[in-house]
Amino acid sequence: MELDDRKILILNAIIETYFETGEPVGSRTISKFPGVTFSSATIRNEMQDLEEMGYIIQPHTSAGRIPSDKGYRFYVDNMLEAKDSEITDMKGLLLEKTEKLEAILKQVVTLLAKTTQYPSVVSSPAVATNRVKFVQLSNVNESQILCVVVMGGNLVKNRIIDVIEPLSNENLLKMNMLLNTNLNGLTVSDINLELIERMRRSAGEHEGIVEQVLKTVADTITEDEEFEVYTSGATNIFKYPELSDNKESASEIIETLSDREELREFIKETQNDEELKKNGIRVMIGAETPLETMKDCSVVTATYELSDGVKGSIAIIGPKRMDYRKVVETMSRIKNGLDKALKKGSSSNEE
Amino acid sequence: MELDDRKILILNAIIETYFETGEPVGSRTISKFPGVTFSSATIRNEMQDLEEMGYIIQPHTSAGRIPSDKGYRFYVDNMLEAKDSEITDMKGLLLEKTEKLEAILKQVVTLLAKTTQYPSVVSSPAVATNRVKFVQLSNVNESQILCVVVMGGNLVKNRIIDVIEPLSNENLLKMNMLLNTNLNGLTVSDINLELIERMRRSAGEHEGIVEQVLKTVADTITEDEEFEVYTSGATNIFKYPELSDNKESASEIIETLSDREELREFIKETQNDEELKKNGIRVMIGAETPLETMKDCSVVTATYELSDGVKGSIAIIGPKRMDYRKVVETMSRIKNGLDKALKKGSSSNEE
DNA sequence: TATTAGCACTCCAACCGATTGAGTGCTAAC
DNA sequence: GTTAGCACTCAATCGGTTGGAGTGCTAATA
Repeated sequence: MELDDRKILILNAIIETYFETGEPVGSRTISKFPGVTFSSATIRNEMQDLEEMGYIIQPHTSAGRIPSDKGYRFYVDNMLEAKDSEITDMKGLLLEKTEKLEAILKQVVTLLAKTTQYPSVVSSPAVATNRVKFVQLSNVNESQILCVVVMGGNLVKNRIIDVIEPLSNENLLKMNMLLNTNLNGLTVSDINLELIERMRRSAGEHEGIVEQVLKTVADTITEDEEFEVYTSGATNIFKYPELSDNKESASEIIETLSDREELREFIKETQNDEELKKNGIRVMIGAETPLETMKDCSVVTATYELSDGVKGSIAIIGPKRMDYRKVVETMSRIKNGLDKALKKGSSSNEE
Repeated sequence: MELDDRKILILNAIIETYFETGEPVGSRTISKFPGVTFSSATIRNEMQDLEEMGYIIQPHTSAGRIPSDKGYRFYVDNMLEAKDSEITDMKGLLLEKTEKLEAILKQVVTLLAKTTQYPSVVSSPAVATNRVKFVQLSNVNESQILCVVVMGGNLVKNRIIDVIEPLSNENLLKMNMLLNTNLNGLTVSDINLELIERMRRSAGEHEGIVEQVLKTVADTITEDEEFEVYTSGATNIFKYPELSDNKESASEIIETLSDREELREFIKETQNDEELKKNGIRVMIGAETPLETMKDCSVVTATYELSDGVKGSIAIIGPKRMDYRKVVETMSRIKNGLDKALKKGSSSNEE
């Protein structure tokens, strides 16, 4: 059987009504829809077909119908096609370029949650492919050396090294030369034990302390290559009874939303999606979601780009009857806004 | 009327039973308590007295009794007196001294939430009174200068300054001298416009760029003097029906627990408490709590100390029928553990 | 005088059955 | 092919009933 125009009309009517009410939709309700000229009986027949085809579900014998995952998928795909071009610029978001990336992202995630009324997640860009730009050691006092590393995108990392014997200023200068010559332009993944051993050998003298410092520098650079995750509006799920009536699942969702580790996993997983790469935006419905916790939710993700192709993510979690149109629109705006803001004014200090 | 021994026994029995069940407690239940030799009728009479005195409440005519805020207060005060001395050391918490303060605190807050099964909050120490230890500017490239500031407690702040004209190495050296001579040992609140103006004048030449750099340095030091707040286990409130049955209030509590700004306010407010200063631990019940959201909760707070008297907070939020004994014990342990860990090994890098 | 047993009373919570109403599927007529 | 009409289903709701937990009071007891 094929989806003719009438079936599509009815399916859309069911889905949209269900978005508003969250209740199963009956044939009589549909028959009152603008554009519907045929009777409820006809609709009932069509509904039987639609159910057989898997687009809608009847929760129990004498109830109305609700959309199945397949139904949502159909709706979203159609919508994406229609809307794709209309994506406009994010006007409302005031990005002061001098601000830290962290502050911007916090602002963005709050804005997103407020606008859409769904829980929102934003990640800072992953920096595994980031390159070392500048390294510097300085003596803070006799027993402490400060190590600062500037990475691409002006990400600054630092650490204080406690040393037993002080390092003379000449030796400090030498070390700085050595470090910058050897490490400049390398990525996090380029830095390994062999390289450190080589540097240690070429430093020659004052063995013990050099080794300690070198190790710490390497450690500083490689540490924390994980991106940060920001969330906002987790409690918005209480607005949707189908997600929050059951305490168990409500608590699980909120738990997931406040578990940074889990969210990081989640973002990593979604970032490698081929559809996401194509469109820049991806909608996942129910079981398509990578997390078990979210099997009753839909997730919309997008990526934004930092200057050097390093990507960060934006995501929204909501009920399956999410206002996909609005969400996709809002996300597109924010994505574009972020793309622009970050590609231009990259003079900001991250972390 | 006075609280004689028997009344105290009954009151404690009611409170402890209510802790377990969360249901109003009747006279018959109490009569089966170990140590209770008198009948339920006698207990009923005593309960009438206790109610008159304001220690317990009857939710409706034919129900058992639940403790009032005054009842909890009595219980907690008695308990604190008895327990105060037994405070032991935190053994379970493995603090590797080299770890960052941030990591430690995250570990602590998780541990606290897991052990107590209540939502937990931990704040990093406030640094408003912190002193500048070391300042350094370095040329990253022609258009960027890196500014790093080390504060007391080895807190490192940094920023990248975009400049139009490059700063020569000699001038950079001069600036570094100037900065360290003038700023060393000052607190965040000591740094004001007048001081900057003075420094600018004593720098003399290359006006424009000096002013920009000086301002940014001052900005870097004074920024972000706010402490950070970590939370864990917010969803534990779902374990206590009296807090989570009402969606409205459940959502409000979780909202509060994920609103950093609000938590900061909350911590600031509680840190100045005179009882807290005396005992190092404070229990707030119901209306005693500073936040409206938590009027149905109890809050236990403690402070831990960094080397220089700078204080951070630990807090637990739970139902009024909280296991105060266990919570106070756990908090004491963790407080002590933190005090020790941070006073000794302050070689860690914060932020 | 303090304690206790006993009893009448209250009130909530749970249960039950009847009712309602939304919605269906089917059939026969258009 | 469409529709009107009807019998049927089922969840939700409502009011009445019941049971039990718990009280307060009183009268008897130590």
